[in-house]
Amino acid sequence: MDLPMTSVASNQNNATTSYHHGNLREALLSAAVDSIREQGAENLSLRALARVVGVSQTAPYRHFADKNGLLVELARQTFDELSGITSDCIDPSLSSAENLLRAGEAYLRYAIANPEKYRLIFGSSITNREQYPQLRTSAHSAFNVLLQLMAEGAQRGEFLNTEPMILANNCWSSIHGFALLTIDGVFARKEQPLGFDDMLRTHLQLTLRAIQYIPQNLPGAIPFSD
Amino acid sequence: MDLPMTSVASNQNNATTSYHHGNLREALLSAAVDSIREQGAENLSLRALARVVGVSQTAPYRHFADKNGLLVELARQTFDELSGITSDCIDPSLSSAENLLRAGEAYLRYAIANPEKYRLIFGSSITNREQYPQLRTSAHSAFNVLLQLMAEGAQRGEFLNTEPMILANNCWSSIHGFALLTIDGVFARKEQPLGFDDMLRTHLQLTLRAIQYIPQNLPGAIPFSD
DNA sequence: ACCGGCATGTTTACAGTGAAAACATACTAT
DNA sequence: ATAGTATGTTTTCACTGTAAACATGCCGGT
Repeated sequence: MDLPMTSVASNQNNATTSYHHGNLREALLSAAVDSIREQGAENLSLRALARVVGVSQTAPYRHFADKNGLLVELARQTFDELSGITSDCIDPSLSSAENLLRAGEAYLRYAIANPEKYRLIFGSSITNREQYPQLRTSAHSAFNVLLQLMAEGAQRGEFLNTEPMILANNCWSSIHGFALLTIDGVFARKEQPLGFDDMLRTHLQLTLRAIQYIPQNLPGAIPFSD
Repeated sequence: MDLPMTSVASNQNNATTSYHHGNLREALLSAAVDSIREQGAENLSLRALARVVGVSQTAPYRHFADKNGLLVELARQTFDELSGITSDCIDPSLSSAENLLRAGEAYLRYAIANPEKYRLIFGSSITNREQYPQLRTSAHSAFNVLLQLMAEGAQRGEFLNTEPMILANNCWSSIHGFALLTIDGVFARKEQPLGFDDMLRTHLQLTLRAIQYIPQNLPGAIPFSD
């Protein structure tokens, strides 16, 4: 689980130490994931990666234009993982509100379990994002899961009857902010009245509440109304 | 505006180039603000700062234990600026809801006008935060502005009758997330139905809506109800 | 079966960085 | 006046990203 064996044969399969690694690109990416998990993307060193993988210090440049290129590839993978995790939560037979809570929780748990990967996909460790259309595509399809959910909820009358983009921006801000404040340990530095799981679910409830359509004279639909 | 003259005499006052700079600490901080504004905190170089200020490359170490120490000082200043800006918005004669919208807008506008400073105070450019109690104090008092507002609003019956900390966590997440997504250019990369100012205010309205107590049978209190 | 080209690795080199250590200077308090 | 200390400088080390030139060996066409 911690050390995913690369599928293709590595250089240790044959007795003769082969000049060619055979799987360097994947090995570097895997080592990079470990490295940023432990020290963050800011401290990633291509030379250190090369050392770990057992290759000369400039070998990585045969597979990535530069350090930024490697980070972009990691970010792309991370966006795709987020897309998968959240869209797996969505069940059309459930209410949109329920789907939002489920997907939101999955998103937050992923972010918190992979703080450095989450930080990587936003923020400024990666530069010149506009030069990597694949990255934009992956990011876009992750956001689309949310956008679609908003459109559906608005159409069903569960959410406010507004542009789905507006609802999505709001939800995403709220969840993203919560993820980062958690990751950055800001909440942990204050005395919290709730345990973390309750805090997380309460936050999602409030996030939902911001965009939920409230039928008049139906107080039961309002959480926390007293 | 861009080049704040340091108040104490600089070395160019006397004809003789003085060995001692006289105001190096402040000059370094000022140069550092310019530097991170242009290139971000990740690319800050103490040596480059020293060059700009006209001093040897290790002179900064007489005033800051290391690069992290300088960043901590910048972060502390930034937290204090945020405290000032937001608490200036709060007028006890207004409703808590109104105060939240005002302070929230000021907070967001500051963050967006000073993206690199805002990024600095969160995130991982600064390491070993726990070793700097002053930083924690400044961060704490910035958060307290919000916390107090929540307590007041809850007491007045404007906000949900819950722990102020829970309300504050939610509001802060929402506003923080919006600030970062804006700064990181994520919103800008999508087609937005609203101009930025409207988008900002709409987001704050929804953020308020998440925690606002809604008196039953009073539909006018619900924004966006259709 | 050869062999030439190309993908993949290596060696070497350069310029930049944070930071420690030893040294120089000049302000300030006695 | 002078000693002590705060402030600056020089030198040095280990590290980084990455460019350039070179080596190796796999793979496909003859």
